[in-house]
Amino acid sequence: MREDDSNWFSRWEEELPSPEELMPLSQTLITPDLAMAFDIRNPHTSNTAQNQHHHHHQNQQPPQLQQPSNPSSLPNPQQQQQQQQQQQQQPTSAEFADSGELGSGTAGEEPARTLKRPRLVWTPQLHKRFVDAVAHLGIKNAVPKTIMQLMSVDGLTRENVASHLQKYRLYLKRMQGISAAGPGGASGAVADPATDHLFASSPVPAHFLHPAARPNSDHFLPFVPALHHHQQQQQMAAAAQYHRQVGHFGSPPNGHFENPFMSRPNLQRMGGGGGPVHNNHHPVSGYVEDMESANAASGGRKVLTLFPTGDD
DNA sequence: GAAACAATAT
DNA sequence: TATATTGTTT
Repeated sequence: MREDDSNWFSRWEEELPSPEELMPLSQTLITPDLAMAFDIRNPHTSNTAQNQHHHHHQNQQPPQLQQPSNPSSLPNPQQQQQQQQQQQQQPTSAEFADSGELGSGTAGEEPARTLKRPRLVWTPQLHKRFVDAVAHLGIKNAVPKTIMQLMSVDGLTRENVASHLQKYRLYLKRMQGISAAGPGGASGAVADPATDHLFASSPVPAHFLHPAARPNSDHFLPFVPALHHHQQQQQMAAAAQYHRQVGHFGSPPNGHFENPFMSRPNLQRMGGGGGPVHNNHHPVSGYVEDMESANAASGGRKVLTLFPTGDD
C-alpha cells in the first residue's frame, strides 16, 4: 500500500477538487459595514433561519451575516447549491460583526481599497487545520501560500498564514529544545501554557520535531475533507466573535494558484477587489471559540473569527 | 515581480 | 499577547 514518495503527488493531484467544486459556495466575508459601503444587500435576506439560538453571553451578538451577495459579482452558479444548503456546506466561513460603531461614520463611502480586515483569531480548530496542512505538505513544502491553499478556509490570506507560521516555527524550535533536554529538563525551557496555549491545543506531528527525520510518509493524501456525518451541524450559527472594530476589509492579495505540484489551476480568484473567495469543502460545525485570548489581547478591537471546518 | 522569511509594529 | 505590517532576501 505504500507507494513511493514520488507518487503521492500524482495521487494527490487526482484527489484535488475540481474547479467547480471549489467555486461553489461562497461565503463571504463582508462585514455589515462593508456591505453597507457597497450598498449590497441580500436578495433574500437570508439568514434568519439559521441561527437557532446561540446563547452567548456578553455582548452583542449581531445576527447578521450569512450569505451576502458578492459585490464583485462572483460568477456564482453556486446559488443553486445554496438552496439546499442544509446539510453540507459548511464552509468555513468567516464572519464578523461590527460592534456597531463604524469608524466615524461614514459608512457611506469608504474606499474599499483601504478597508482593512479585522484581526483574524486563530481558534484551535483553525490551528488544527493549519497543522494538518503543514503535516501533509511536509515541512519543506509548507510555505504560506501552499498551506493557505490546502487549508481552504475562506478569507484566510497568505499573510495570515505567514504570520502564524512564523510563530509556529518558533514554537517548534522551542519544543525541540525542550524535548532534547528532556522533560523535566533543567534547561529551563518549558512550554508555557500561557503562551503556547493555542499551539498546545494541537499535537505536533513527530516529524516536526525531527529536522532530518522523515519528510514525508506514505499516506500523503491531502487531508481532503472527509465529510463525516452530516448530522445537523447546520452551519455555524454565526459564532463569530469580535470586539470593537477597527477594521474594514479590503482586497486580499490572493490571486492565483501556482503550485509546483498542482497543475490544475482551480483556484478561484476573487473578483478583483473584493471578493475573497473560498474554496472549501468541509463540514463545519458551528462552534464558538474561546476567544479568551482574543478578548484579552484585543482589548477592545474587533476581531474576526474564521470558521474552519469542524473537523476536530 | 511574487513569495518566503525575518524583524518590527500595533 | 497575538496578529499585522514592513523590510529584506530569494
